[in-house]
Amino acid sequence: MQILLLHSDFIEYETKKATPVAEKIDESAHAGRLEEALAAFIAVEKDDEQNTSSVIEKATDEIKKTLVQVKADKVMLYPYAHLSSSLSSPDTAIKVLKGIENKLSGEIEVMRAPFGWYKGFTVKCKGHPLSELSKRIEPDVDEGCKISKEGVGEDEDVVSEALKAESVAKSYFKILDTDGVLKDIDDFDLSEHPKLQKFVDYEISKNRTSKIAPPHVELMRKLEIADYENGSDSGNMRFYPKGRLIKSLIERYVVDRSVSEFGAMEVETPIMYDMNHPTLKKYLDRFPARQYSIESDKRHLFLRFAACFGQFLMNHDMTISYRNLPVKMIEMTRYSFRKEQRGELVGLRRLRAFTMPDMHTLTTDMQGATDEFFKQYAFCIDILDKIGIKLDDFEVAIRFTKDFYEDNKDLITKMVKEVNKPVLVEMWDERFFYFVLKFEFNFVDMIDKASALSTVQIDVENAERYDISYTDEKGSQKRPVILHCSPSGAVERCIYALLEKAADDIENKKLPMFPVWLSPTQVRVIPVSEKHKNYAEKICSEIKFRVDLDDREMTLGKKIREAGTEWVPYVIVIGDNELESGKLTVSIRSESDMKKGFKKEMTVEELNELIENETKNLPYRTLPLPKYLSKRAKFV
RNA sequence: GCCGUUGUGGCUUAGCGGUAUAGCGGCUGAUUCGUAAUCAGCAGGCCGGGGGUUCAAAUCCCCCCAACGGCUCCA
Repeated sequence: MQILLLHSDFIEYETKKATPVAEKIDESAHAGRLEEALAAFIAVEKDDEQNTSSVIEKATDEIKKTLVQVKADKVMLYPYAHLSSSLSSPDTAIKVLKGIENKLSGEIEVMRAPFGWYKGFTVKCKGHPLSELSKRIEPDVDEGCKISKEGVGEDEDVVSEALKAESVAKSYFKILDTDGVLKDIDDFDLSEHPKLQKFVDYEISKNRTSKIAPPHVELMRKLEIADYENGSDSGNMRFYPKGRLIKSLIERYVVDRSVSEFGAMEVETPIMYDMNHPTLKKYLDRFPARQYSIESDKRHLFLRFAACFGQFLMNHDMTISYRNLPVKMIEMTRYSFRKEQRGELVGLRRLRAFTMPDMHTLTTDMQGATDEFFKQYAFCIDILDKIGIKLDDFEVAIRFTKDFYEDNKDLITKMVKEVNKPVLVEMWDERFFYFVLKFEFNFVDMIDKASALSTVQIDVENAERYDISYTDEKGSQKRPVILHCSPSGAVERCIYALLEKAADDIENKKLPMFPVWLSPTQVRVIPVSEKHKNYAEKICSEIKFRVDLDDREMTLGKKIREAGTEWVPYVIVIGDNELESGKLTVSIRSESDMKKGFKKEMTVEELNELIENETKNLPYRTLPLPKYLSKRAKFV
């Protein structure tokens, strides 16, 4: 119960109109007035229904107590719904109000304004310190009279058929050794492969206890890459300039290589779709993800969780000849949305809005699809390698249906040979999903959690569903077999992997760093004192990469230290020595250790050439921050 | 989503019923310096948000939000 007590010179009311819940009243109760009275505005609440006598008791006591304090002897009980957003039923409210009225009426003068009527009132509040009080009164609750909350209008989650299927899908886990032999996990010695062991544990044993938070969360903030955004939904991150740069380089890199090496065509498709579109509705049911949904005027829209819809709808309208195959399209989806469960979200590992390259390949038949599948498998390995995630850093999982395996043992064997290390295999008796074969590369992080990066799937359902066809050499319409490929996996997740790797380096007393092409600052120039600044400027202008100048008034030691904490790969100090020699003293991070920096003397040309070699054939963007450190605001 | 833990200036944190601690960062001044933290002063807080209990709440209670861990799941 909410109760507002006003000590008044007078209070008066007059009924205007009955509402449907109005109580029946005598003619005399349509208006009322009390002089020198306590006005008690009361809202009876849902919780009060659990024990009305207790609330009546407590409210009466509270009113009596206040009457004594303000030295008044009259009370106007006034039902006032606006004090609460969780009102009781009208019946309860009337019962409680009458109860209070009865209890008080023996001792003092009480008037009660009728319940359920529109009323006008006038009150003249006295305004002394005790004249305005508001209280919340809660009923005492016995266990016996608590209202059960179970079964009271709970919203049922809309769960896709795929999610349901997944919980019943029966599968077998095996290890495929480098000779292409399937072995039971218990029969395979995993001790030589600790990371695979961890991945297997993660997938099967479900033993996932961890005491610490993943280290990349602190790093992503400290390095001003990304951060949580409280103003949005969980799992929707903000990216600071350095983070945007890294993302943007990886995005460009993956798309450019897919286009130039694979002949993919870059496209752009909408991020939201009509939930009631007949084709999409069926597909939603086959994809194990939860969606964000938006009501917009008449339509019920959902946010895409990949680029499949857009590209398939495009494929549907295309005229495709067998001569065109394989046809490939790629989109860097910024964003793909998946409304993952709250407890599954962590840092950059798992998001609700993420950036993912999504490439689809239409192939003639299963033969064409398997040929292409292997090419994309090898492509994914190389893509991750350049980003800085090496073959040793991830574990391979291959999943297929039993039938597919029987028909394609050679392909599977070739895949293990390619990575030359044992892989985890999952085999289904029946096909539950839209694919017959998929692989993923799983990164195992510092706290032994695995998450998927690159993946390719062979889809045997969606050509039919979206009515995608091509004309074969005899002029008849055929269904292509479709491949889904994310060459790098989510870009945010690549950054997460790089940061977790860096955290691993720190633990092993190695200096952490990004690949040079992804380092926000590639070269930092530090003048020893004011008088070296002009020369430092000149050096800056001759360096062809992302270079900045630490022009702040700080000691040299501190500037060096800060360049280190920002993981700058090349640091140049400019002082009298350099002015005289015309050479540069360059600290090279990749060759330094925690104890001491590795310094090398070289010319500007030599430095340019060095970095040129390290970053050739990789995208380049200019420095995303002011060149002068004195001009830089702090984000974190 | 469910269960548990946590939430104090921009960051890291002390306090855990009675005047909000300190360090870093910021600003001002001094210092012009050779490879991982120069010195001094100043400013900065609705103690995650809302409600309640109390003479008094950062501190106790309830609700909400967020982060972390577990269940679950994936790019």
